[in-house]
Amino acid sequence: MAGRRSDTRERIQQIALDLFVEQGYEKTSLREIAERLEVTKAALYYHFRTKEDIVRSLFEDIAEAVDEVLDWAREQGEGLSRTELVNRLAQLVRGRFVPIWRFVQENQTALKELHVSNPLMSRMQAIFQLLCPKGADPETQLRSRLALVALVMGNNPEVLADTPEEDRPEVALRVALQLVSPRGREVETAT
Amino acid sequence: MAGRRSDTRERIQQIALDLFVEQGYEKTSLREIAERLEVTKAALYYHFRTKEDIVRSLFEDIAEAVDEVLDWAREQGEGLSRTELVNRLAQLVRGRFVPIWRFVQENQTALKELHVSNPLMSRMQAIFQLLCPKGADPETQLRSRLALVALVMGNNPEVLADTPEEDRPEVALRVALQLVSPRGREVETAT
DNA sequence: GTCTATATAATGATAGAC
DNA sequence: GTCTATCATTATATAGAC
Repeated sequence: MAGRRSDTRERIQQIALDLFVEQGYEKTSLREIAERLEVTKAALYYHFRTKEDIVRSLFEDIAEAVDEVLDWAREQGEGLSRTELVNRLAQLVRGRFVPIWRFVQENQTALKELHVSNPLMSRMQAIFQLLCPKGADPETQLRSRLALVALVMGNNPEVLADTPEEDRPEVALRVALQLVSPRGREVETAT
Repeated sequence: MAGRRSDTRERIQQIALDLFVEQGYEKTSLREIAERLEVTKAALYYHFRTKEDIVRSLFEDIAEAVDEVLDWAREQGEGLSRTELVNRLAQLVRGRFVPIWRFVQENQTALKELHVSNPLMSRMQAIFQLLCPKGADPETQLRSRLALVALVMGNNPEVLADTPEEDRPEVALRVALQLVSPRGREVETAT
């Protein structure tokens, strides 16, 4: 550990998230997390005050990344390109954040009961506001929500089973772009 | 209550489902269900051997309805109209089955851990097979999944907040039909 | 069909030693 | 920063009376 600070905290986050995605938030006990980490429960409590706190820390991490997109989008003002916004969201959904989004999408009821005033969800609300033209018709509203779902679902191996993993993000992106674009108009995928 | 035969079993199903949707499957205890029913836990165990059994019974109920659609679709053979299939699915998603679909969609990880060899999910797999032309490209596959999501999400009051409840199903149906139809072609909504 | 009472196990969380 | 030991609470589930 020369110069290296303890990385236990990050390891807890990572393993907890893995288990949450695998078997759900409620079903995953601190004992399980501790076992897989090969420490005791008490050690967890040194790093996180409660189980909810682990989730909160996970959200803070990603909320920061969402903020960057939000800041960019607000700078654009009225000239905001929704296509470009979706492109940026697609990048947000890829990479190291993949499991968090699956966690959110597949544990909705469990999460809604967390006492946390969820810092991620309020930001996603803001994203939807930007994605939907003001006073958009309900169809457009629904399509915007689905665009986000498409991005996340595209990373789920069970959904695009016979598509090589490296191709999935682009498939998801194309479908998402179709959903936010007026029908009939073609869209371009920027990479 | 006068002259009424015991409908306790159905009341358990209904209340359990309400709670599952409200706060998630794992978080909902038999004690809570019993309390809201104003009976004791032991009474529940007379009707259902385990907590999982309640879920199983919920699924059997709806699986029957899915089977009717599957039977119809298979009768159509190669001439199956995917538009009409979506129309029938839309009706399946409406009415008394609304909460079950929300339950499934918002408790995915919790459900996947149930020891039940889920009779609903295998049927939904079959639906997807019918919805997707054989060997469909991944985009089409994803869009088919999203069509189902659209139907369910349309019933979620939080998604289409400012749309009157009676209009939501039709909005969802239109979006779902767009998703299964080749781009650019207009679709008709049969009611 | 519903009750009281209880068995048994697991959970989130804490105290305090090292 | 991690440990042992323990607490209070809750959970699913059962036995047996009425």
